[in-house]
Amino acid sequence: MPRAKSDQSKVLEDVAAFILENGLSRASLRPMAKAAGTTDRLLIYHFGTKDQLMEKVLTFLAEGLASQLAANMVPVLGQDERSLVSSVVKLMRRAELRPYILLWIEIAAAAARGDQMYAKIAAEITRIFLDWTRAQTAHVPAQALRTFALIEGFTLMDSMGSEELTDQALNEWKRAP
Amino acid sequence: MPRAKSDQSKVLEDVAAFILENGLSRASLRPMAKAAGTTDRLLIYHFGTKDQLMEKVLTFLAEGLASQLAANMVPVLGQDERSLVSSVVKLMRRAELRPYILLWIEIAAAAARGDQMYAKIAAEITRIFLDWTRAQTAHVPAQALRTFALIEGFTLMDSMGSEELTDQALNEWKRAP
DNA sequence: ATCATATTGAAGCGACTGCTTCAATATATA
DNA sequence: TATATATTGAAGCAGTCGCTTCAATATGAT
Repeated sequence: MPRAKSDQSKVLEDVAAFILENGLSRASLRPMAKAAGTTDRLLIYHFGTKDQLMEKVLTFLAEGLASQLAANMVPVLGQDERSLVSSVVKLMRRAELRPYILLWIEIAAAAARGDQMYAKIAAEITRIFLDWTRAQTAHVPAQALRTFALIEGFTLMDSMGSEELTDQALNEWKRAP
Repeated sequence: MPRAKSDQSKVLEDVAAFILENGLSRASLRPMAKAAGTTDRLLIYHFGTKDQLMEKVLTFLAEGLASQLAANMVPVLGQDERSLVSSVVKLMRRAELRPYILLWIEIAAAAARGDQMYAKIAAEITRIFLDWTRAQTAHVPAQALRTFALIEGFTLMDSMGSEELTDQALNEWKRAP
């Protein structure tokens, strides 16, 4: 019977935290609602449909990623591509960013399958990552896209448990540039 | 009442084709069974559990990918890294390979989340892709891993509907090596 | 105080999930 | 021909999915 004022943004934060921790495959209404201290009935009432909720949550998470990245400019400005890539890959291994990376891969998979909503979010996240990469490669802007692809490839490789492959690649690159 | 001899490998082929076309998220027993002209009951009877079926099917598909790649050595042996990457990215856009790429991203997402079975399959597919890349970069083996990461990054970018970004990256690279 | 509106709980809808039970067939061997 | 075994269909299990229905409560404006 308590009538707590519906703090929509608090609910959004809680749901976002839940998704960040559990991934898209576990993001069904009842578990998400439970994590936010409410019910599926309420989520639908407030957000309309699950898809609309997901769009809001994922947009919110994209902003979270953007600020995480902004707070983590890699201190190698002006150095060569290899140093930058190496630093970024190691940055992506950090606990604050790893959940975003895992979620990012799931979103990419859905987007690649043609899901419109995820494609939209994926485009936004791509832009965020790319802008950040461009800011870090301002001295050679023409190569930002290639550097971005390198980072994506290494990060994907790294996230699948092939960390030693990643390290080996970076070492080989150092020896034979 | 007809008693067709249970052609297990035919069932496996049909299920594999279904997964290749529809992705992991639609890979539930009843639709897979229907695609193979049988029933969920039969799949469980023959393969034990869904997970065991998936492991067999995905292993089968990994072999399919390997032969697709073997049949598609890019004709740029001996050229520079950029030409190779460009050719491979365009190769991955072809209708025979695209379904494998989409599936590959889904498997990578599951593996990155820590799912053991998918991690195992992902490691195998990584090896297949990497061996193929090494075969194509035999003249500079020390850079195969970086080239592999580049291909993965570009392919991921490309699969999400950012084809023009991919092309732009390759053009920039051509102008400013 | 009255009343329209906003919010909520409880229960349930039909569809789907992986998987099981039971009974009936068909086949291979004796 | 008899019998053990392999294979199959039909139905159903408990659980989850997104979402709805209905009734009750609480709030704000008048």
